[in-house]
Amino acid sequence: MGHVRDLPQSATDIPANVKGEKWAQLGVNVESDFEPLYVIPKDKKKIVTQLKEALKSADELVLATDEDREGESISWHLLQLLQPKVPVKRMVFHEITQDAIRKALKNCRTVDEQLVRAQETRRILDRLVGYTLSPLLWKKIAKGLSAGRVQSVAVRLLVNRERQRRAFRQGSYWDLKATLEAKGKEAKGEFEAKLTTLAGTKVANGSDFDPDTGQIVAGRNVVLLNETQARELLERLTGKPWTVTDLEERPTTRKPAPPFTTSTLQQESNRKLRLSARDTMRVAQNLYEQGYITYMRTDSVHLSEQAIAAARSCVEQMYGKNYLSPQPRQYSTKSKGAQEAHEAIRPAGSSFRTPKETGLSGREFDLYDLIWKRTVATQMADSRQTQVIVQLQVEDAGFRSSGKRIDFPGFLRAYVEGYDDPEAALEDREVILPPLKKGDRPDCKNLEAIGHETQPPARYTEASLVKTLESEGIGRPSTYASIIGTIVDRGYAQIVSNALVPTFTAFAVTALLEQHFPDLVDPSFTSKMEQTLDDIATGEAAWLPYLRKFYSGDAGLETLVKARESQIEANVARTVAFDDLEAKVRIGSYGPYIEAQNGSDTVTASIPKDWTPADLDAELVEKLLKQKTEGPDKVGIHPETGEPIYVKIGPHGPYVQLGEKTEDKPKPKQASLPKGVTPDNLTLETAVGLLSLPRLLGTHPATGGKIQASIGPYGPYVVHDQGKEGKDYRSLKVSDNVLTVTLERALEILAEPKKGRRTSSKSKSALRELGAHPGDGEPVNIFEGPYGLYVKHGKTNAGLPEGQKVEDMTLDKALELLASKESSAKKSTKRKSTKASANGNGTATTAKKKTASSTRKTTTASKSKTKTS
DNA sequence: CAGTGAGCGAGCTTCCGCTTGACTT
Repeated sequence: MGHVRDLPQSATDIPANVKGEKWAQLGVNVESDFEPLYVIPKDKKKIVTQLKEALKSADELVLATDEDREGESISWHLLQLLQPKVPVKRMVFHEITQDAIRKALKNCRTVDEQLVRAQETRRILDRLVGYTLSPLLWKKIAKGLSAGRVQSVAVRLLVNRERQRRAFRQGSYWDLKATLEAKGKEAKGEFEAKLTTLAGTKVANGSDFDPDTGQIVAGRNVVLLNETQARELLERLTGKPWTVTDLEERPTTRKPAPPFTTSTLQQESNRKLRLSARDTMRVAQNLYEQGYITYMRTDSVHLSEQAIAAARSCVEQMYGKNYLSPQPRQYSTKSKGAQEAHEAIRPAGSSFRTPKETGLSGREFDLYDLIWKRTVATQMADSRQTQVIVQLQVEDAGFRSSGKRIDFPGFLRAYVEGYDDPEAALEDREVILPPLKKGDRPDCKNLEAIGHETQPPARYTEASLVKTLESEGIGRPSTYASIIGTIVDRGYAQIVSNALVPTFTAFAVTALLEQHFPDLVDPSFTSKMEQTLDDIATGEAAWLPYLRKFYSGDAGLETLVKARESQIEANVARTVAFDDLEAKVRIGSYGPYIEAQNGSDTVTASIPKDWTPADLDAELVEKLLKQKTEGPDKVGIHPETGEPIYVKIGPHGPYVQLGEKTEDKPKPKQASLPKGVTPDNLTLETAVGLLSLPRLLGTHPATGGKIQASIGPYGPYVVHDQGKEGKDYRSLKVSDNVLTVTLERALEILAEPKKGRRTSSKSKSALRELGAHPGDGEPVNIFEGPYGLYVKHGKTNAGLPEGQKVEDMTLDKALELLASKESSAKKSTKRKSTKASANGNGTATTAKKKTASSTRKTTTASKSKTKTS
């Protein structure tokens, strides 16, 4: 059940008797030795009552929470709440096996008060940081924003990377690629080689460029080839003899990666299964609850003896003795601040079920498969490979060819770790070179000049952010997924095709924090704090002086925030300047907007809702401002109505408008530009076409219903009007053009099954078909959804009761479930509609239920949803 | 959907880290 007491989360949790106090909002009495105000959160009241009740008939209390700082604290809070009159023991165990628990019961101790103080200090410090900085942001930048020890560093990482990308200047270079053929008796076969040196000097490649200038790093002795030079060289080398000048074989071994922790599981799952950190945890939780895997929130790579034995037996059975590592492999945890309350994440039990044996499907199968493979691989032999490097010479040009031979795959048979960089994945591929030797004269079959451009540093993905945070010791296994949720929720980042893109707000907030609270947003802040907490836990440091110095001292946070509050000008804090833009971006109450001087006038223009700094360049700024000062661009005159057509950029991106807005015509016809059409490449024909949407394509041959094509909030679509049955919508594919799509093609698209928004492609088909519903003959099927198994009939879904197996379901049972659901359908529809209107736009992934239902609309929070869906 | 960027004021927002269950699809 986790923590059963905590500082009050919001104003409603603050007890009446302290509500008037200055420190009430903090929940920490900073005037009286930082005494924390603890309350039992609403959702924990029940468990506390139950525990109190249970204690009445008990003759002993055994506290068996996790053996880490937070776990120790939970035990202490329980003692405070329960006030037991019976003997109390504190027991700890890391494995749920009979042996381990027996042993733990025999070796109980008392609650470690110092460790508890360390946790309390951590808790109070986080509160002080978050609840003093956030209000400053509300006053200076925008309401509803937040800052914290963890999230602000995460946001700053994203912002810094985006700054690097903006500062990045592309460089280009050329080199040559040769396809050679060995012609020796034994050494037959083709291979490739790349130009590396010219007259003994290294030929420049990407790593020789300075990302900030796009030029070769000063002082580097390299030859930079442009296209002409590369082609000239190619001409000169063509037909000349090639010689192998050197050959090197380097044997290497690789060890399997350690078993999964929460962080590495999230990384791999994001890279290989494209699951978000949150989805990964949701699926892992399901696997854990069904007994397939061990606990999924852990920072330890430790495997129990039971696990090692099980993995080794798997290896032996499936791959044979050869593939077993000579000694059992035990990994030691190296990550900063690890507390190792649990084992690594692995298949549960003393013998591992193979993925196939589990009968799992969909994401659950995929994730279990990943965990199973990674665990089994840890007990497999090293992989042995030979790196082959061949140097070749033709005239004054040096070429290199590198190959790789896998002599023994070892653990690679079971598991290859994923990469953030897709090019790096190629490193694991075997590249076989013919058995060349020094002095060989291979034939050149083909010589090619190839142009390259340097790439800006990649944006963070969920995976790489979690990796960085973990390596800095920032955040805990239970929080990695929600950190991402928080920064997306607060409008600090958007997820665009797996990348985390910081928003204008993120830039403004980061700039403020960097300028005025540099220590707090430094990644090392957490590791320094952890050091002190460790000292508090061992008794080498005292908690009160630490908090006093941090908060109340001359250079303390309280003083600092107060001073800054009068110094910081909101207007400045709300402004984001970019080196390459003359105009400034300001964070307004309705979202970011551009502000520029036009003579003595100030011009402002909204930035479309889902745009980030990444989308904004000087040209676009110009366009947005011009629209304001000179009115929108005219595309042309509508051939039928004779009205002008304008192209404008509004809060939802570029669109066309027929005629002007006048008193008589307050709502002129408007239409969004679809993807791929920009104000620049827009033709009058396209504009007229867009304004004529929806377009009637014809009637459905089977039903006679109208079929239309148009563009909606989710892009271009076709719709089949089935009369009473409602309307059947399908999105058009990227290759389809909404203006030219034919009836025939529309019918084709409509014939495809509807893509479930939430179901993955693997689980969209029914797990089992139960037969036709006696009422209307429509099928009743079992599906697997994000909340478990359910039966579906038409639009009605009913969850299967817990423990109900798919194979034991009957049509009758399903009808019963559906009937009870249908009878309550009215009520739930009503509830749904009120909820939808309260929530406005159905905000994206939420970190907390509280924020999910709030009416706050951050300016940019809804984009990720739109883009990903 | 295709705007806005002023000002007032009551009441509120906000942190990190531990966790399951109530809800719906």
